Amino acid sequence: MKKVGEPAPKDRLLRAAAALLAESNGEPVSTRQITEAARVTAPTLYHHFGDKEGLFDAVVAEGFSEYLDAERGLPTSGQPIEDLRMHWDNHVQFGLDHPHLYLVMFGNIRPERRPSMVASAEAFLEEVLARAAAAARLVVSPREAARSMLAANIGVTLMLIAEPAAKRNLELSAMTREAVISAVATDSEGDPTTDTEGTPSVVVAAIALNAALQSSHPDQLSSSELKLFLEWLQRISSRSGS
Amino acid sequence: MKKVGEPAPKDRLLRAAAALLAESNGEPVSTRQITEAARVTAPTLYHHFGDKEGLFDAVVAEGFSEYLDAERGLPTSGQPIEDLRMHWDNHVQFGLDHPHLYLVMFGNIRPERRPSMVASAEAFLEEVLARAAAAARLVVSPREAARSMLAANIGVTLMLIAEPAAKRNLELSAMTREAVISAVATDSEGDPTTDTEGTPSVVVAAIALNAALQSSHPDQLSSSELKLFLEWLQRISSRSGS
DNA sequence: TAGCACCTATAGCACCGTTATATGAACTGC
DNA sequence: GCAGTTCATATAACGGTGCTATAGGTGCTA
Repeated sequence: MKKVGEPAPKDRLLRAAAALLAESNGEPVSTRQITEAARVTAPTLYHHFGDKEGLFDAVVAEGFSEYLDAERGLPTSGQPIEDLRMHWDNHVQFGLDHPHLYLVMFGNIRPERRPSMVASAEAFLEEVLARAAAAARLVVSPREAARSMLAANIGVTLMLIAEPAAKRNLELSAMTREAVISAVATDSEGDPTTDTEGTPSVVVAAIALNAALQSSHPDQLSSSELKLFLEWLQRISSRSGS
Repeated sequence: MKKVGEPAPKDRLLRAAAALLAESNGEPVSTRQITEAARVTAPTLYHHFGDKEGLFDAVVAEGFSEYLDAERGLPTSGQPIEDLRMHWDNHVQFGLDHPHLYLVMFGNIRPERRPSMVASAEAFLEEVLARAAAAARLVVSPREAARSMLAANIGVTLMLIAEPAAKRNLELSAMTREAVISAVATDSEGDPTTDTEGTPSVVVAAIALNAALQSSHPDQLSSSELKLFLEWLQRISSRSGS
């Protein structure tokens, strides 16, 4: 019978640690800060988590389960390739939403002590890819495809986190995503801008056009028109809305 | 007039720090260990580097310059795409050779304090890609291509470092490398988004996007925006020469 | 009420990064 | 040659850190 307004010390420790880690910009957080914020003394921490590292591991584990829940919560569109895009974007978004947590989860992996949850993330992505494979859309094994996609996804997210939020260019994500997907999956019959149902992929075509416009500006559009045009193009190719 | 057998304390500190960081498997290394290994007392460290972090930054900076030297030392084969593969593989190899250093260099980047050397690495890769662009083998701008390639390269290397050396599968690297390269560059002839000169064809890409939009309307644009967008697209597609 | 887990607090240890102060060494101008 | 200056190193200590030996509640079962 707990009072509702007052979570147990263990929970308060977890929350305090998570909050302090998220605020304090990557600088180390002391156990004293945490225990004070949780209104608890030192031995309580060590009773519940054994270690400072144990507490942080618990925070990371919670982060992973939040991430995996979000991934599993995504709908299945019936178009496997489209699902891949969705999961990729969701991964990036999670990283941008929880940058410090993400750095510990995916950027800091020590060889031997690697969180097993990364393997879960990989396994889940593999499931999504297995659906693509079932639709005969994969040109490599789901396992290899999952590893490659996850690696690229992490690299892109780390790079986006590393640069100031203001000048973040999400097209890096869209572009790399399409690169990996098109290497791993086949766009049905031959046409690189068309997917299974024969419906042309707007995103792929938009990215191609955007790329082409980088090196050669059309003279049919005024510079102000071009500016707006490129903005829309960006919007289409990053599919952040939806 | 230095004795040859005895490097200056500053150098000894640097070497000791680098060695201890490399050995001690990612666990924190104390200033006392370092100063003891360098046969030096604490104030010497602070005189030369100001800070523990300053010392570690110096180690990282040395790592970066070693990396960049290796990159710049690679020969130019005359085949830009082949060069890209070589630089990619060299990056991965550097990460596997100095895993802990690599983690600090590329896996640990804090947004504000990001080492400027990462930008140098990016800039160098951009130079290599500029050569590919000059050979009319690029379908996106060198800058975007460099960012995408570097991001994927880092992601793959981190993933390889994270798994036990025994079961490392380098094919993950090769596969992802080819994915990114083929999305960024064209294998000489035959690419539908590339015209004879090898420069990306805005017209072809615009036509493809136009076609794609016929059957699937993006929800990122309002209907009035879409109308104008399609009109401009038409104008670009019907371009005569150039 | 007694016993028994469980959880929490007091007080302190050993270590850490860091520095105020002092000492030595090497070069300068005279 | 020697005072003055500057650079490089050492002694000793301070406050903060992760952690724990020990002891004190607290609620449960008997």
